[in-house]
Amino acid sequence: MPTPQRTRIQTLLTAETTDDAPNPVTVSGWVKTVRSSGGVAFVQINDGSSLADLQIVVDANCPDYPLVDRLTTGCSLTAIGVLRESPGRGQRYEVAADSLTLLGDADPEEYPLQKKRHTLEFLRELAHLRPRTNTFGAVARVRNAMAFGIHQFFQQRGFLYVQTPIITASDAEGAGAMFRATTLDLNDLPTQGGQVDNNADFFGRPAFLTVSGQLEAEIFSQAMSDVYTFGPTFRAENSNTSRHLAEFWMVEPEVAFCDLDGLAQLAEDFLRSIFAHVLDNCSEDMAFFNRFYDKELITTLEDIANSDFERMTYTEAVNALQASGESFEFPVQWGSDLQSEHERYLTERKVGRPVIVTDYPSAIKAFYMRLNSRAPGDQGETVRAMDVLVPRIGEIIGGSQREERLDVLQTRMAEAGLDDAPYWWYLDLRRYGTTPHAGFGLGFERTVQFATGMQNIRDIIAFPRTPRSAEF
RNA sequence: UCCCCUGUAGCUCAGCGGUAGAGCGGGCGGCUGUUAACCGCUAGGUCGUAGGUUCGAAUCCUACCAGGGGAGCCA
Repeated sequence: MPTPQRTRIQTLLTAETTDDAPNPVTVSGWVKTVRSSGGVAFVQINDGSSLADLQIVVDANCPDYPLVDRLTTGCSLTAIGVLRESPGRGQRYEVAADSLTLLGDADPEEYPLQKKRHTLEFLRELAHLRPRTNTFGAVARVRNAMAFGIHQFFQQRGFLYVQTPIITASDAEGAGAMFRATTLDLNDLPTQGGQVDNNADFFGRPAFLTVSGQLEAEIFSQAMSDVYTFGPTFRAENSNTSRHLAEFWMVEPEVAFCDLDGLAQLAEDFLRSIFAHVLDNCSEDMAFFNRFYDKELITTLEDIANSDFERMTYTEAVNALQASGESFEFPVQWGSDLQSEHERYLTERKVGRPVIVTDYPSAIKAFYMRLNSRAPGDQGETVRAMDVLVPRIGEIIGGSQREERLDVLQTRMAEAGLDDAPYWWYLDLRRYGTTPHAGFGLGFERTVQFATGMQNIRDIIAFPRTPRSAEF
């Protein structure tokens, strides 16, 4: 006789009536906690399908009742029984067990997860077990929903999902230090004239892990019009903060026939859409985060989903900061980049919701950003760049309208000290049928971090990679 | 990479120059419906590592390692 198919706990807990469940019903999961009181035991199990556990009631009439003594936090089991209204408080339904099968035990003297709160720092050392906790289960479900919501947003707007390469030979994309990808024996490097012979490496040249799919996404935008990427990105920066990872996921739309205003509107629609999506689809998990991590979380996200973002130019931002009367650690002056404290003042104190800052000085931005025509009275050259700033996290999106004019782009590259030869294909896009186009990069983990109220980005990705840390 | 804080029982922490503690978790026992269950008993620690100061160091000093917060870099 085949094993009866199990019913997911989430399905049972959201059933209209007990009649909607199979009778008998089979449930499986991992034990969260066991309580026993004389002749009856209560076993709470979770299978990851919902935040809430299912209570299995095992009384002395059940032939497997003696098994209860061996049930401890962490062990896995299957129960077959009847779904019924629970007379106890704390849950609507429970399953009265007719049979119980212990699938795998978990020695309580060794199993590190206890039926009590653990610190996030401790759980970070147990990345293989932490998905079994309420918090990390909720993060996993919200992260999943947001990834789906992102695809849904772009697909509904006709964007093409493109997969850009992880390995790249461009070593100067301008977005930070890169990891080297090589098959050379580092203990015995082939040399040529006293230098490492890169010709002997796998690709016959130095290769790296990508820091952005932007340049390749631009190629497809110049054929398919509206495209986006969603994939892993690698930065070898020695960043030790609650907002940085060496390996993270980035969403990068690239839109042809679009200027910065269109891009800013896209970014705003996009963020509002995915926050609305997570509120609509993860209400149980979001209530959990709201209760235990950030009491204002749901209100904040609802506000964002329902109100326009503030827009200001860099010059306006500088003026506002200088007029704020705040004493900043770093002085605010036109031409220097906005510091974290400045960004946080703008989004948290001055505006109180997301802010899109545009038109930064060209000197502090990348070569590929479109140069503005300089008007009389301007304090310097600016480019059509934008950053979307949100409370608590700071920069969540960075983007720009791209420089589509070949001569201007070449001048900018020369000014940046870049050899344009390796970029021949990028320049070809400006030679043949160039278009005004724009794109941005969204840090996926930062977005999930913001949506959940979690303080540390290392708790947003399942297996965080940070300096000196790559366990699991 | 820089600045600050913290490493004591499985976990969370107290102790801050004079024989190492609590709560939770674990073990054993009790309790016929529990909800971080409850009640009783009990085991459990080279006080991050290595030096130094001292009659004596978990406690003071130095270095290193690890974790956290902030900054820079950015998403």
